[in-house]
Amino acid sequence: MSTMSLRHAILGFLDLEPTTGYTLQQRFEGSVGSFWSATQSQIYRELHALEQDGQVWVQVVPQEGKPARKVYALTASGRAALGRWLAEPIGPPQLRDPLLLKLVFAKDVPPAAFDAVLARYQAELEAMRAEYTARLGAPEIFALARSPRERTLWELSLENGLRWCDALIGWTADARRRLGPAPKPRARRRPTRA
Amino acid sequence: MSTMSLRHAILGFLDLEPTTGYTLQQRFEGSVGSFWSATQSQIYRELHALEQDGQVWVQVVPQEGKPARKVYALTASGRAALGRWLAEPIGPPQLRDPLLLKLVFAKDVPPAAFDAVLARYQAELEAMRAEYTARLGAPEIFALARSPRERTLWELSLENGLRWCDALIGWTADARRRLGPAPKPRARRRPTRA
DNA sequence: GGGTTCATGTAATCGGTTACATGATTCG
DNA sequence: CGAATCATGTAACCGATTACATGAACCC
Repeated sequence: MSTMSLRHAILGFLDLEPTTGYTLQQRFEGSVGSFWSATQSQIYRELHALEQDGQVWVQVVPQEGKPARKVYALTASGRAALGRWLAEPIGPPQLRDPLLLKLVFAKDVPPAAFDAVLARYQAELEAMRAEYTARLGAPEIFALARSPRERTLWELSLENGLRWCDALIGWTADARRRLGPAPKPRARRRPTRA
Repeated sequence: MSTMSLRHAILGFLDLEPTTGYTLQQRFEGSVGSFWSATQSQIYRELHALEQDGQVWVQVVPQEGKPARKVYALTASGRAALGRWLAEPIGPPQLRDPLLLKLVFAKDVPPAAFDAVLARYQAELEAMRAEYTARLGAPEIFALARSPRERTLWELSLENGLRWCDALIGWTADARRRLGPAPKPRARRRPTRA
């Protein structure tokens, strides 16, 4: 009962503005995509289910050439369900990182090989981090906020990602240090920035 | 191809010591459970699949009263697969926290109600954190390590959880501060520790 | 007598991913 | 001419969760 996140995310988007499945997908990619992805199939399936449960209703707008736009909007029951979900308590997410699994069983992997795994992991985390900072620095995203509170909420969601990246990057650096070998002593390019 | 984590975790455990599905489940709960859980059904299913793929083999030990113990051990091919997986590069896990979803849509939730959600979230994170520190402080867990390197690996896996908790706790505290209200101004008990 | 441990499994369901299928329009 | 955009969907599969089923032995 406390799960069904996708379903409620859809309700959340439709509460802001009624739209089609197609545009819902764009919304996911563009706004919450970094921490909650959803595929086409998932969205259409869920919309059908929501309709059958009476939480959304559809207005079909025929078009020439293209398939008809099916514009979904919340019903009273849907809006109520959203409100309930939002105020419901929730536990922390469970950490589920395959890297940790490797780590635990890595005792016989040659240190250099495992350091390579960690190095790549770290690099990708840094790329993610850069994306979060870029987003936080882009004022056009927040311009759409309809209240200071909403703006704060959006900022916080990105800062969550940032902190998470920072924590993992710090951990990885520590892990590499403690598991050595000193990574490629013939460092030519630039000294790794802390 | 780079996924199949459960499968490889099982190979990892069987590499340490051949054993039954039942005890595998205990191992999961007792050691990697905090970042990778697995259910009975999953384990038995995967063992059957692994057997059919020739990565493990079974020695059936009949018992009186109880169902026969089926002791699984790695084959050469299984050991090779484990080795390959361990050295394979891996990307960062994706952050997927339902709380962030709520956050993004929470603009109309009464601040006090939403603060309650965050407060509870924070409390559970702190409980998790306490568990990690407890484990790190328990020397008996690490006594089983067969080399200093293995010990370091195990420590690191727990420290990962710790850092993760710290990051999220810090974020939550910040979020509550910025979303107000000043939580229950009639603070009777103790001043909230920073 | 009732709960826990040991030990095996099956079935149903759910949430998510990948791939397939169609078809007009618009832009480079 | 080909790719991207708009717009709908289906089917197959995978990994994980929950519930169901059996049954002896041991401990309180």
